[in-house]
Amino acid sequence: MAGPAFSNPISIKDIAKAAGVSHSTVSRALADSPLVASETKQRIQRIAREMGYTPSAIARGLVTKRTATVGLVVTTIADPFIAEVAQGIEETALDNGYNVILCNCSAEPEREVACARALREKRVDAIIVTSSRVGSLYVPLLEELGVPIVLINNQHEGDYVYSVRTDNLTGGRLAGEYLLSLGHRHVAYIAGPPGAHSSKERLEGCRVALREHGLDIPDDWVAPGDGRTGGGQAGVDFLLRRSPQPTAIFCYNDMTAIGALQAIKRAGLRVPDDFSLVGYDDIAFAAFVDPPLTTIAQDKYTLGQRAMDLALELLNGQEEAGDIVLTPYLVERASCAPTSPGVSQG
Amino acid sequence: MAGPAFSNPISIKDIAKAAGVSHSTVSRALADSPLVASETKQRIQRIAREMGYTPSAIARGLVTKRTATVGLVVTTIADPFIAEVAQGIEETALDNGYNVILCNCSAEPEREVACARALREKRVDAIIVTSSRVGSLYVPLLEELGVPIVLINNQHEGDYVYSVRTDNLTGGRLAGEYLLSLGHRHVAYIAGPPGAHSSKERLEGCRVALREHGLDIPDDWVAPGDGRTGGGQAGVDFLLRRSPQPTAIFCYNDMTAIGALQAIKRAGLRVPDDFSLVGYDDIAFAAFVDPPLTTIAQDKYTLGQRAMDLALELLNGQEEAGDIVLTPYLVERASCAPTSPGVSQG
DNA sequence: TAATTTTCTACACACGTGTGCAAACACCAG
DNA sequence: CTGGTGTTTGCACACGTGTGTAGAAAATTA
Repeated sequence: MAGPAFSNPISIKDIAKAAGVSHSTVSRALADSPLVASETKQRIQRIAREMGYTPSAIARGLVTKRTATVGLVVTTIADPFIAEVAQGIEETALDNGYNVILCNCSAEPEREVACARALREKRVDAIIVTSSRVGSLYVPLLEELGVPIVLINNQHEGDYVYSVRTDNLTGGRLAGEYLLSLGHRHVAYIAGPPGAHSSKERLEGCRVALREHGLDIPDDWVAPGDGRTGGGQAGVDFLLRRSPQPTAIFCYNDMTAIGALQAIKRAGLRVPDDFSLVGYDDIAFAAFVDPPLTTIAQDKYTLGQRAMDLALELLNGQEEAGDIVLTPYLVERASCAPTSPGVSQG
Repeated sequence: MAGPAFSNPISIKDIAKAAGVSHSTVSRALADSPLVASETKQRIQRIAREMGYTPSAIARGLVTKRTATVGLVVTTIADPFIAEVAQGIEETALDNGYNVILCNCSAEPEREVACARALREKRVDAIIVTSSRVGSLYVPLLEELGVPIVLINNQHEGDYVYSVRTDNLTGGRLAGEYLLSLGHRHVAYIAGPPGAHSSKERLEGCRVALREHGLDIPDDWVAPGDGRTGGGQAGVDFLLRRSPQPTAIFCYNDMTAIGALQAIKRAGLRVPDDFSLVGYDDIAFAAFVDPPLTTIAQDKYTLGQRAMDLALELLNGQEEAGDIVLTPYLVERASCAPTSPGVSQG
């Protein structure tokens, strides 16, 4: 019937009345100010505890102009890569007394605008954007807010914009060198979402490694993709229609590789016997597909952690490091095999 | 060097000065109040737009006592099940002008307390808790806040507590009936985290189905687990030491099933030839393991959506539905097979 | 004891927004 | 021209917290 009686939370005025002092004395006592006699301080703190006082962050934020809140903009939290990054951000934030407002922008323009406006209204202290999409329109929108923005795995020129990323060129190179070491000379690539800079960089890194051995990835072995399993499946279909066919496929990310893996099996072929497969990201599930996926790992938790650290530094006025670059590394599992015994690499 | 000059956002007072009216008129004009002449209203709205005005949600929250923010408490956002639920919550929240503060409690008591305090201080309008753990201490803590609490997949008696869940008994029953229909008479169970009510219910549902056919799951075929892949692996090791051995294994969730699948393969056995495997949840990756996992699906996005809807209803004073129950359903893939041709089910 | 310093507390205002109430204004009928 | 009605606007206060400053009380010194 009638809802529960939601009583108003008690304020410092209530405490002041109970203690027989003014609210400003209570405010100072709770902030442990030296301007309050220590016995008065202790008495007030005791009363506050007894009354179950919880300070109002919104009232405090109104005067301090700090909300101890950061906004996290993602395309979707259901992406396991992003989720791990988000965890790094959230835990680091909490350790430093900050909270995270999650904004799922779904890469839809209207929703991006709604997110941007919400974060502006909430007066977040900083914004962290994790997005596979590039050129989204919310970055300029958010820059108007005049608040530091940290981008993860994305490069964008702008005044308030800082970034944390892993070196895609090195990542692609690692994949290429590994496949070369197994004797592969025919390497294909399944790309990420169209326009994604990271996808181009990973491809380029791989090509650099191949070129050092006089090889390359021809353009018709670069399959379009979308960074998801569907893209991997379509990518394999694309590559199976090519002739000659590659012996190894480097995928934009693990989701793509998992889709590719499935498509290869459906075609009656096997990994790593018919195709060697290299993923990217090292999401948790990469170890649980069959065969377990060899992949270029990004330190996802650290990515989030460093982004939050950078945001905190910016908030404290220190702005030494503007562009943090982490190094990816190879995680060898079972989705790659040597081409055939005795093949030279030279 | 010197950081960018972060200018203060403009307020209605600034607009008032520019328009030559009082700030209260501006406030009313922007709220489209009938108390303001329409031409004045339009002029003020135009000036506000030109000056790039963004209202301060914290100042508004101070007076309205509404923050348009809900707290989401999870054990970890890196769990794909929880991530999908979170997406349902977040998108529904945004559609209704609400934002979500994410709290990763990691099931650690200190962090739970930190989360609870942060949400209280931030004066969230409601709290949604998604937690596989039961009996966590933050629920009573948060109830002190005097704010509606919605629990997902968890039952808890309390004044302000409402819940949205899927019917675990039916889910377990579906798994049992399906395995029976394939001729299985020897069914084992790998449990979730110790103490998880949902795990007991799923087991009980399965047992109910079996008992209708004069069968049961003996206690020594109930392997302890943890709701993660490690638990599934340990569960299989546990079951392989039993004699006689089951022909089918029902798992607390998909993560457990995926771990179980891996352990079965490592033992040189095959799914579904040697063991039929049924998971629970239908996370996205269930379709991508080999063989694709037959599982009892929960509508994760809907779970989050309904939880947010319920929270909104409670905030609007309507509190009709207190306990929303969704019905799970079977998703048949390839991890189950008939025991042997001609085996009767009776 | 009086003057001076030190210690402590209360008053007042600020932050940005919302709102009850009164005042000012315009309009119309008597 | 006056009184009444309706429309529009401004004043003042509120929300909960933080802080500069003045002033009272206590402690110290002359």
